[in-house]
Amino acid sequence: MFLKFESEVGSLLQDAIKAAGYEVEMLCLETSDYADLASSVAFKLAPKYEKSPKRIAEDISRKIRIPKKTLIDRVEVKGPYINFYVNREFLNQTILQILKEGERYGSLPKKRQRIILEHTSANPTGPLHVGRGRNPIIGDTLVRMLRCAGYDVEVQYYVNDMGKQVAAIVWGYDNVERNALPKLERDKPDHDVVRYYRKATEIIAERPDVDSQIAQILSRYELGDSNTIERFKRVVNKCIDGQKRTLERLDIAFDRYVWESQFVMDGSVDKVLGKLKKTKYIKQEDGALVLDLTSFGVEKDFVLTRFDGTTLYTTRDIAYHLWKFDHADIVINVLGEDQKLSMEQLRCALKILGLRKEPKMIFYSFVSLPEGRMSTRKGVVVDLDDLLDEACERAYIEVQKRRPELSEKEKRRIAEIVGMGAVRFDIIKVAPEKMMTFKWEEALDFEKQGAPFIQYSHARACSILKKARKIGHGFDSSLLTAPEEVELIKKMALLPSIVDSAAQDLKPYVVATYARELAETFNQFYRAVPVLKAEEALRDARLSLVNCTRIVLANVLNLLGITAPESM
RNA sequence: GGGCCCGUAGUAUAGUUCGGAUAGUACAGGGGCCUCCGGAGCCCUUAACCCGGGUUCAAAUCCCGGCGGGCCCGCCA
Repeated sequence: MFLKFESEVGSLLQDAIKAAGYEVEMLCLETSDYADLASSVAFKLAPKYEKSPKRIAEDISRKIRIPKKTLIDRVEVKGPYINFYVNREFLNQTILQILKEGERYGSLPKKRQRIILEHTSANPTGPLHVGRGRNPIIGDTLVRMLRCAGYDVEVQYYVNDMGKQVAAIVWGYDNVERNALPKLERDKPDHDVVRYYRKATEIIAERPDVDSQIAQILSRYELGDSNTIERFKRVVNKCIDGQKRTLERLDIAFDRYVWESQFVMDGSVDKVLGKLKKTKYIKQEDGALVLDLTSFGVEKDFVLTRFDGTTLYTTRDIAYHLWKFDHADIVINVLGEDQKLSMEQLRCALKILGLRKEPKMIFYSFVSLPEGRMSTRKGVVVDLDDLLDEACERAYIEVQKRRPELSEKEKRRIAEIVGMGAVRFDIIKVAPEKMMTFKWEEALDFEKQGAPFIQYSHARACSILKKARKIGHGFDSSLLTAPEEVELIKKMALLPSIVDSAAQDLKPYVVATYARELAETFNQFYRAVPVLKAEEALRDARLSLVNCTRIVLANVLNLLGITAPESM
């Protein structure tokens, strides 16, 4: 409804500007504290027409004729600003729309554009850790938003199975005695794998000969030796299975796992190299093949192959990206900030190969420990599994405090919902490029206004509706005139435009901010206005409003990948 | 040394794309609220744009120069 209001205001203002004898491209419309929509267009016109912004705003507003059938209530000029306000019809329509669309409310029309979004793509060397923990959460939230905004999205995890790291683990399985390994910390396959990885790196540091053994294993793999392939698959799958289990708790899943090796084995990496070799950008250096990208403003050469002709990670990534663009209109990657340079090089290589489109990148800063960066290899990590467990434990304590009468099973269920929600929200609410330092107390502080606050508001709405038992069908939404009621409706009307801008700008945290604001607005309403005790007609109208809020809160939480509990 | 990113109350953040109204919010601190349908709540209150120049009627926002932190800088992924 807000999008419709915005377009009505847009054309009305456009016409008025013309009628007043001005010309301008940007209408400078924005939401503001002073109005439902405000335009600062008068400022833009002032220098050109050499009049004061205030006079221009007055000129324009005199030409504004609000049509009969509209969502606009009135227009006010405040100094240089032109302010627009919604009318009763807008509010009534919003309520009806939410009730009609239900869980679809907020979704935008299908766009018929296909997106491949890649996220997480962690090295298959061990369990996911908190350092890169933002990746799956940012990625998954984006996927949910983009789908809601009408895109057809496929989510992919790119499996880096061709690295030396994986070869080192394969070597470890053959050469390390089981009893030489540290105790298995958690009964999950990824935690088993990482023990071999760490032990193998330890041994490599002491015995230089092992390095060449690992190189041999890797080269047998590249050549397609079937026995070696089996062993790689076993190790990598073990690792991925473990990671999948972790992500399941956060309600994160992938549509497709794309193995890096497939592009080497099917010859597409060779094809890419062949094409690049024919371009003027290619150079040989000590047998290695490099791309000179200075003409693209990238100072660092892109190393495509080693001296022995074997390919490197980013080279294979070119083939993967060509494949992605064959299957999608838009390609989005969620990556750590350490990938910036190589992604810039990749972008150039794709251009050289004649590709018109380029992938969109979301870079996030690592979550570091107070003492420094996390590392799987060194074992300096906080495992995501541990964080999730701890979140759940702390949530359980809170549930126990508030709802001791519930069954143990129910308390555990709620604790899981609250714990996972808190983790997701805590990560998504911050812009990806901001640095985060991980501290247990802060990450798991439920006192802050986070996911539990929003979940609680939803549970409350459900509770009221449950107590009311039946909701009158023939309610009159015009009765909802208290300021808290009007604010709540206006807030809910914003959801589609929030989804639109979040998807447009790939900014998942705007949804998080909106969710918190909506919950807050509902709490204010709840505090100020009685529902169940109101007289009948008003009661029905307010119950419908509560029902709308329940729907919108649930939809927003779903967008964030957070469960909306009916009680907690 | 070079490149990219970040710097907003005690702490954590929004606003920066595209310069406009009183810089929004949370936690912590101070003070209130059970006439209430769930107090994981509501209402007050204290407190901030890293520094220095410049552009502009107007700068947290744009430009230049510093300072502090993060990431990256050819055969790792």
